[in-house]
Amino acid sequence: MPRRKTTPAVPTRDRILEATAQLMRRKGYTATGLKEIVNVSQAPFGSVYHFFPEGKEQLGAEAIRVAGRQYNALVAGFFDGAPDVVDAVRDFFDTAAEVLRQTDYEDACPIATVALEVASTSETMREAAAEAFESWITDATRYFEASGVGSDRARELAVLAFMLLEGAFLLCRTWKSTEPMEIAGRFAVRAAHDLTQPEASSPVPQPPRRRRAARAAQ
Amino acid sequence: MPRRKTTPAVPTRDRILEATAQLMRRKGYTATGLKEIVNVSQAPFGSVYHFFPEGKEQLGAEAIRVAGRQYNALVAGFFDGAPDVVDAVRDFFDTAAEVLRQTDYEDACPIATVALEVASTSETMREAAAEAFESWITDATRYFEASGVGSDRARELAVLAFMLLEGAFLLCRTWKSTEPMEIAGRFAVRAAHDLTQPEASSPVPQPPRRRRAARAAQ
DNA sequence: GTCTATATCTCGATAGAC
DNA sequence: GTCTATCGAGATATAGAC
Repeated sequence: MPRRKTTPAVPTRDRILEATAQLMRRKGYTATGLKEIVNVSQAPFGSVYHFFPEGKEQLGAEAIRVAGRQYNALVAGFFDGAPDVVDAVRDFFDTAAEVLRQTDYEDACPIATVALEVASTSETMREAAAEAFESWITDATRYFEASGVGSDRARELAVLAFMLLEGAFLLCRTWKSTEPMEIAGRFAVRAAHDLTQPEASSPVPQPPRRRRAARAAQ
Repeated sequence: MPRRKTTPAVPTRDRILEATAQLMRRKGYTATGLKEIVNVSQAPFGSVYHFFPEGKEQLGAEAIRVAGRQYNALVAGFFDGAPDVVDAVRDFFDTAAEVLRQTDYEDACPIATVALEVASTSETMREAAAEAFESWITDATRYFEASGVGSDRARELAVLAFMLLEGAFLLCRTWKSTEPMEIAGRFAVRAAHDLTQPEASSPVPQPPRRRRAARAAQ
């Protein structure tokens, strides 16, 4: 029985953005070609310039914003409803390590590679990355504040966790090892612990906790 | 008076490598063209393939090794002869922030951008980056060990400092602000202090120390 | 809005005179 | 070893039928 070509569930524009974000995550901005993007997204070439008339740079900036929002949602998934923020932090780093292993060290930060590439060459894209990072850190700051950490220290802790995560992503991908992520996670957990439970007299090492139910991959 | 064309002080091969390393540091691997490299290095185009017969990938890998060795020397400059390692760590992060400001956030890690770009696309270059990072961390580990920190903890501290530095580089370049580097430096100093002077009863915050004489830019 | 064909440019790489 | 000319492939971008 002949089947009519159906309307795709995901609109063309969204498929293009999704493919762009995925490819930029793995290879960066410059190495990601428009031809490859239309191949992966199963979109007609002309649609790229229909939806993004300013070309590759506009598409790249939009893809950064999309990836940024997705990561906001991911972060929220770890913190919302977690027993406490320290558990959420531990869980987040553990899962990041697991995703690295499962994807052969391809899926790390969706923005970092591009951010470094364009920091000195495209103000448009640099600003998109800057806003995405700011949004992640602002969200994390609120979660720490909600646990009773003062505003200034909460933001410092969020920035610290971000830097540890990104530094670990770089070293894990380069070494093809998750050991750096484990070290980063331990320090992030310790810092979060020290700020959220300053009264604890004896910092007894916590046994590893069982993780919550599976969630969307990072 | 007619002047004879003089032999350049720096050999062609070295000029090519230097230009490649500099351009890759600012824009990454893919965005750095061979034409641009020969322009900057004032070298004939054919010399690139004379000295690097396997082409751009070989040149990129060599440039990573060169940049890696330069950074080894830079690290040594901070630790050798420093009053103690905690001062060296503080000094290093302070100087990194200063270099970022002075170069309008162009000169950060000479390898990180390329490492992320090629982690999933060029095993040759990934390995070069992995060895460079390993060398930096091995050196730092030795400095911490020399201050009495046990081997395992010394290496953990070196990895931690590396990740903080790299995470800060990313955020500083993207935000065009050195605030993240200052936060990273404070945590790195605290971690180094806690491990090298565990007996200190009251961790009184140290006043900022005067920096040692100027040294080569990072 | 969708899609194909193609224009134009720049890339990495090569050949060969000197 | 130096340098120029040029190749073929790939890139981004555009034109225009449907």
